[in-house]
Amino acid sequence: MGKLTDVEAARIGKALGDPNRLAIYTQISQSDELFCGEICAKHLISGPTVSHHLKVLADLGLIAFRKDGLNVYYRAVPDKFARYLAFMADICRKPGRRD
Amino acid sequence: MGKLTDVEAARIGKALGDPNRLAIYTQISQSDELFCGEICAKHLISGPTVSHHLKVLADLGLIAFRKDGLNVYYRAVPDKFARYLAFMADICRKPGRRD
DNA sequence: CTACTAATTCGATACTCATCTAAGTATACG
DNA sequence: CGTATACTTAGATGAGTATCGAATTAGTAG
Repeated sequence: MGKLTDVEAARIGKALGDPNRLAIYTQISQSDELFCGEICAKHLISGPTVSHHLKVLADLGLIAFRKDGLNVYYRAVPDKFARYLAFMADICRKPGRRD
Repeated sequence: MGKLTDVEAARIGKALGDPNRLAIYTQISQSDELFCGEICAKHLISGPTVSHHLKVLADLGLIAFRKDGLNVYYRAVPDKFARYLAFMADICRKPGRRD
């Protein structure tokens, strides 16, 4: 569970840099588990577009999912997000520091 | 100096979601002041492209600049970045909390 | 004034990507 | 079986943007 690479941090930044995707991630993150329909209901974009955003977030490891019957339940993976925050908090430190 | 809006946070995320722009911001952030030539020298992209990225960062308020003779000196605006971090750190909290 | 240097702006290009509708897949149910 | 529901995938499109070389602006110095 080391530090993120620059490239991975940039990818996460870009993923959360889309307003709809940020809103979706926020919604998932603030709830234990949500199925796709609940997510779609909260946003103005179409179902397929929500699905696309969910795939982007899942591919980056920011969220995970589990299928149950017809529904697909999504939940946040807080560790991945925490590592993004840690990476970002670190970039303003002068190099060579060892704290 | 309130909290960032969702839209502004997304814009910052997107800006720092480009690998070159993230590298440029990191470089500036880890130094007191840098002029354009010093920034260009550290990256593989062309001068105009660096200039473009600097403009994006400056328009968002993530960096500021001062002109002196032929050179333009850039520096980070840590507060803006800190507010981005604070916003992001907050999105995983359940709503309604007042801590 | 002329020549030089630093940086930005302009114009073009190629590529990424958010979005949609339509079609496909999979599970449940009668 | 057939049909309905939940979600994903496919394909198309339009908007945005990272990139470059060329032209431009602005400051310096001979």
